Amino acid sequence: MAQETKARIRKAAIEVIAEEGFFNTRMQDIADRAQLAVGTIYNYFSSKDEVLSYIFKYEIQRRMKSISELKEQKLSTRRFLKKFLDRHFLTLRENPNLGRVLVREKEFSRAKDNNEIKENMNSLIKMLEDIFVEGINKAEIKDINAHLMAVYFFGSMQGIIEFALTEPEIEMLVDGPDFIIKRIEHIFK
Amino acid sequence: MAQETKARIRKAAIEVIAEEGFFNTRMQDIADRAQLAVGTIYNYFSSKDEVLSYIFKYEIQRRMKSISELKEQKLSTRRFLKKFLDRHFLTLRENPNLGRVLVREKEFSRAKDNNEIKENMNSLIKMLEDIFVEGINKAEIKDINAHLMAVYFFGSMQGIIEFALTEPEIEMLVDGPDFIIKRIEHIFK
Amino acid sequence: MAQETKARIRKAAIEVIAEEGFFNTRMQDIADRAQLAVGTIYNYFSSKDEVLSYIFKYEIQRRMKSISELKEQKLSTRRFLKKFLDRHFLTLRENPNLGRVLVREKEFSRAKDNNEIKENMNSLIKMLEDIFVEGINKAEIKDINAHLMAVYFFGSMQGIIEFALTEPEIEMLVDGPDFIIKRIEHIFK
Amino acid sequence: MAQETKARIRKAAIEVIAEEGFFNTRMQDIADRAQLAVGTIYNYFSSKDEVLSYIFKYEIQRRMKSISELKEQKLSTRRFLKKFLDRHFLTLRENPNLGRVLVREKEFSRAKDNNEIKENMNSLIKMLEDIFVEGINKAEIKDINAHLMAVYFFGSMQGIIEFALTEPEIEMLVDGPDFIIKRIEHIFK
DNA sequence: AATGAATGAGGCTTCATTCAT
DNA sequence: TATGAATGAAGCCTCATTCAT
Repeated sequence: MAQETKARIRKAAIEVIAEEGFFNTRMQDIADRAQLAVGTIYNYFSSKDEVLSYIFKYEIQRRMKSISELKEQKLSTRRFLKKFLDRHFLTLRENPNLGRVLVREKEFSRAKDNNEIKENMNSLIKMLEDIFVEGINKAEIKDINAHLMAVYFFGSMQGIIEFALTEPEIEMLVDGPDFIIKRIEHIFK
Repeated sequence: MAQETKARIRKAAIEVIAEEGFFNTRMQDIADRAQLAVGTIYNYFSSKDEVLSYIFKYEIQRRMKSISELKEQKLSTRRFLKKFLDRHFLTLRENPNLGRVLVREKEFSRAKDNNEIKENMNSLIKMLEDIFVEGINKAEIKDINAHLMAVYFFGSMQGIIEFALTEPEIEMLVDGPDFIIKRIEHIFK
Repeated sequence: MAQETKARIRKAAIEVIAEEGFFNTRMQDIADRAQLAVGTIYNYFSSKDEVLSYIFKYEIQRRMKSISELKEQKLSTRRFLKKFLDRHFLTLRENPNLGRVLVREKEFSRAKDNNEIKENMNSLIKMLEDIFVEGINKAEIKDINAHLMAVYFFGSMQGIIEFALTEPEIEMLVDGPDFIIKRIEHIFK
Repeated sequence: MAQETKARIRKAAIEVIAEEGFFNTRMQDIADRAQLAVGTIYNYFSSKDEVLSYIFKYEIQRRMKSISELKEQKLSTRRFLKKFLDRHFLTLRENPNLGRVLVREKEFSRAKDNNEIKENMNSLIKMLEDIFVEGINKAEIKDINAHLMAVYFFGSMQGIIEFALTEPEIEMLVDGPDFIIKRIEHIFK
């Protein structure tokens, strides 16, 4: 039924966009991959842009939920960050195509009124900033610029992911979390 | 003369692409900004893709040259990295549009045979890796995974730049170099 | 039962087509207005064109029947024309949407094999021509070109209707019949 | 040069639209008739709708100019109307396709924000109304409802034209002006 | 008899590229 | 060398129609 088809389109789109890039992907390509007619996609999405937006919204919301659960576990800042990285990198290892789309296509159609994706990314960074602020307040980490730290953390994470997803380096995703945590070890008191 | 016109096109392209994104930029837009006719662009570039490639090639080569000069100064690894960051961040502060293009459009037309840009980016990372290897050999820094470190360093740098170039946070580029160096302080012996 | 549904579709179609025009009306719009599923329409009509054809056929036949009744009353030509105008203009005042469809959509799909509507319109003009011929024969009106007169009469009638149905001038339909009759007063002996 | 091409497109569009109707005409058809590429049309018009709008604007402006000239001749109301009809009917006899487009396609895309055509038609009716008002003031014609008279006059004119342009009746355009004038003879004092 | 998700042909429009001036 | 009108392939999207339930 309805939601099945929408999910099928989402998954097909992730695959094709990961392979070809968003701008090089034609609606027909997505339809072919999903084994549907083009018209069917338009029964679920109003435009090509909306397909990509939906992928981001869907995945970021899953991550936000996962983070909320993590927060409820009242972990130390270090363990929280570690678990967050573990989960995120594991998801990407299991679905590298999704990762490719998420890191590569975030800049699409900036010129249009599609700030939704940007906002979703920023909400993730904001969440990281909150974690650092909290860590500082709980005297678990040193008094650093939490905002800059969040951007730095997110950037290094994205950088590794982006590089790792370049096919032959996927194993970098295995070592990533530990490496990152070790790099910021010095901010913990 | 010839080179003047080519440079004018390059600069116009950087401006427009920074504002609209590569895929949303039409050759006509570049021509308008350069106050030239579209046809003229094709006297200097064989295609739209080549305009972007040229921007990357031109800028990366400038950076590589700047790095070569730096290498000849026989600086310590720490001072080398610091100077590299300073120069890079300063350039971007002086020409944020260029930065926007470099960080955002690197993924363009992956599906096509346009690996040139990718190779240029990778040569920068390779260069960083060399620096870390050299630092390890000279016993200036600890024995870490140089490749992963280069990717991490580059990623965090790009992350800050990307975020900083989102208009209202340009000042992040001022604090960036010191922040990054402090973050990796622990790898120095 | 069956005929109820078909009438519901006809009425819904008149409303939507009056508002949006035939070519801007989608089958889905008609279905929505009739509170039915699109598929249901196809149980009663074989195509979108047929829906419009049916509206014309249905209404013109009603008018022809009304005219036949009028003819049986053996009225003078003047009184016949007056009663015909009165009835017609009254119907349109009661259902302006129907009028809008009848005057505006008569030209649709000329290029296709859909002459049915055209024929229906022409049969109305032919009927008017008969009335004028008869009037001449009965020496009630002067010897004019009956065919041209019919076209003229029909055109002026349509013109007023078309203009009147432009929302704010509906009251023109009230004065219309008398005005038209007065205009052709001179043809009566 | 530029204006030549635009005129070529306008003329080709009139022909094809007269034959097929606006909605059944594809941009490709217009391009074929004009012996141009589709893309070329878009160098002169921003959309298909605009092509039709332009035809109306262009022709109505010509008529308005022709009317202004007529007004300067200080003719009696009767002679003015006669000359106006003569000119108009002659133009249509010389270019029946133009007439077909003007009478048939005036209702197109009402649902969109394309009131331009409507306004152009109304300006013609308004002009006629002015003529009648002036005639009343100059005591050349009786005291009738000038607005209704203008609508009536315009409608009957359109009706004859519409019917006449149905191929086999073109000669109706020859008798039209005199017939119409005779019909309204009684309004002159 | 009613439903509405799926279909896919077809139209409008865009825009990189060419080429005659 | 510069120009910009002309080109036409290609993509997005619409919507009448079908058909399994």
